Amino acid sequence: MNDLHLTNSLTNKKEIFNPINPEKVSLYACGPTVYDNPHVGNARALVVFDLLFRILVELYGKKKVMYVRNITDIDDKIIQASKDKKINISDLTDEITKNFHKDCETLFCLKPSKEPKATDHVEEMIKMTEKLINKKAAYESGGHVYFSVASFKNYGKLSNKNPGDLKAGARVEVSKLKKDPLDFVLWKPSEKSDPGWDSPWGRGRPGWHLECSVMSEKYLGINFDIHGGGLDLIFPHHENEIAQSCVYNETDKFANYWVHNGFVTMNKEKMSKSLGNITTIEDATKKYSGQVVRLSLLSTQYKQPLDWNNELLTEQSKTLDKWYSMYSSEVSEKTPDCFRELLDDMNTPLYISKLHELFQQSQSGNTDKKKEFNKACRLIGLFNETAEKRADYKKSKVKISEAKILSKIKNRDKAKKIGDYKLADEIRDELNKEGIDIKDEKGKTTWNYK
RNA sequence: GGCUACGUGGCGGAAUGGUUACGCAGAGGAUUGCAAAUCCUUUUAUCCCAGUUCGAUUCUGGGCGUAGCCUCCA
Repeated sequence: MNDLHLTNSLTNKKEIFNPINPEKVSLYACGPTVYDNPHVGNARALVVFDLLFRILVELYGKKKVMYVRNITDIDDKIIQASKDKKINISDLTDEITKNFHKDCETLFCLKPSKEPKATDHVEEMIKMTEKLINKKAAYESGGHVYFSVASFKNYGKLSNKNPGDLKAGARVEVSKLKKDPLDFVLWKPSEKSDPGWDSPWGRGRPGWHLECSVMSEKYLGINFDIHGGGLDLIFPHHENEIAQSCVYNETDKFANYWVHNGFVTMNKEKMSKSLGNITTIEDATKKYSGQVVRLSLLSTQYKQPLDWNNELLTEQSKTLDKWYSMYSSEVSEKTPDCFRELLDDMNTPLYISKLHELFQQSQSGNTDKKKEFNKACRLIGLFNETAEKRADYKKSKVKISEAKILSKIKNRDKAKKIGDYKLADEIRDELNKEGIDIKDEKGKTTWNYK
């Protein structure tokens, strides 16, 4: 497979990826709404689209790929969270954005080409709303502006829903201000105490979907290559984005490929804030390194559900330990053969199986394969820290001092020499409990952090 | 109710119209004072029923089951 293939949610089929312009390949991924610290579910989307970015860079070159990931920093959930936590909005969004960036670094995600904020684009959002009203695709009602879903004939195409079914099954309390229950808000009025911007419809704030329409167009153009996000964004977020943008630009072409990642689950149940079954990225990386978390997130193909549990993490941690014995700063220049597995709709499990193979070959002394192995690991964002630095991470988890370890080993050596194996084994057990592994090789004792 | 995805060995997880996935765990061996690590060898699988086919885990239909979306969510 020499061409990139991606499953396109628009057609539900695996398709060959053909960029509109190979000189400027465009990827837009929905970033976080900064009201609470990111969890492992958010991390999956982050890592999946980071991987896609890396693949595109490998194929087209770093300068020719434009990766935009937004930050939504105005939203009702943010307002609510600031009230609950009794801190002001910008302090909250700054703090969460900072934490988000820290998590991105921990997970070794590359920086996107652009990371626009919703609040920097309110003016454009107002303009888009005005134009939609002029086109009779939106209407004002009681200080709100609604998008009229009936104005877009393809509504429901992405999410495989037809408007008739949606109406029949509507479970939400429908605002009386709406002409049609499916209409969604473009602009809403703000209370005095809430953040707001002056607009033709009074002081207010934008609705949820508008920022992505505005920012994707501003940085990538009306028609761009790939739009990504979690599976749960298909409806209504992405559906509404398409409707707004297409009607606004009088086109039926918005993103050509829609890529959606599956959920992270806990006990087979979706990890989500409303269920409360979340693990934050920060918590996950307290126990396991960012690389282990990253490898775990890639251990399943991106569309499948991924159950988050200790067994998964310990297994991946073990794998990475093993692999690090073949860590090298010598990295081959050329793209490894197994890259083709990534081209097939990002088949990371198959790619990882090839890493095991390369590891095996490296270990048996094949230096070319070792260079290839190191290249292949880096390609998916592993081996970003040296073996020494990884050891430092493990060291930070251990309380016992190096001097104490060495003195214990000395005592053990003495015990071994006089044949007191009982004492020697006791000392080994003690060190084990402290998180130190002992190896007796060729008459010499070496130790390592677990 | 509508729509979508999924159901592979003890566990995780690929692939495939007929031939070894891979990893973890388990078993045996080498090694070791005993271990650990490593290496070698190795057991175990395609939800059920029908159809298409020389042949189906793979394709089609039906059933059962699980998860998700239809409301904020990555």
